[in-house]
Amino acid sequence: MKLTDRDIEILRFINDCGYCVTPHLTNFLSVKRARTYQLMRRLVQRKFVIKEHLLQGHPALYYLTSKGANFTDLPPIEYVSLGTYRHQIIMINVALKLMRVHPEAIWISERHLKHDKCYDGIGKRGHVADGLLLFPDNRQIAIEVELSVKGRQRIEGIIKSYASQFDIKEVWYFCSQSAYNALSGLAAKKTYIKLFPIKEFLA
DNA sequence: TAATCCAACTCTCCCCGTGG
DNA sequence: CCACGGGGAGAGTTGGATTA
Repeated sequence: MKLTDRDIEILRFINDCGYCVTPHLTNFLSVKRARTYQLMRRLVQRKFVIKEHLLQGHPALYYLTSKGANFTDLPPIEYVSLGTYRHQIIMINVALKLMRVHPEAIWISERHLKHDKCYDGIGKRGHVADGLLLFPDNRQIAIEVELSVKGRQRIEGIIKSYASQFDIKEVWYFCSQSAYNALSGLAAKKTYIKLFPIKEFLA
């Protein structure tokens, strides 16, 4: 079978995320639910994509085979971590929303950031953002999704590391209520940090 | 004429009221 | 307290119409 441009776009999207679920793809492709299932079945049958029902009552999730990953810039994921499942799902919702609101910007996923960092051998900074928005004027905005309150020190460390990076102009935190409360004091002092409640992204 | 779209359908789980 | 079951919600499927 011949892969269409859109097929490759799908493969890239999935592998940028690592894995994603059906509603993500429906949103990404701007098609109806039923159509998503059709498109994905083709890719699964041809062994480009693996479909898995991880959790009862949740949408199926998709990730690439190495055959599928050949069409992307990244290797396929090795496994799906349950510990980060919720974070991952919400992260992708945030990413999809940001891509819609800022179509002029380029979305760079955490997997890409990590990959590039390895590639360039830049390993200086320990922390990699959940995503990065790159605007045409070269303005860079780091995106973080915080569902639980990490240690305050850890957060401050992360924020400090951002402060020392010239190319990152702002950090947008998408937070749960508790994380919002914990971070609001910190964010008030730093103008380049913005907080957003995450309510609308909970699926 | 193959790809695409979409309404309407099935399936399954879960919530919650009722009756033993 | 538990067993049953109606109803609702959401995931996934199907087939016929439409489009390119």
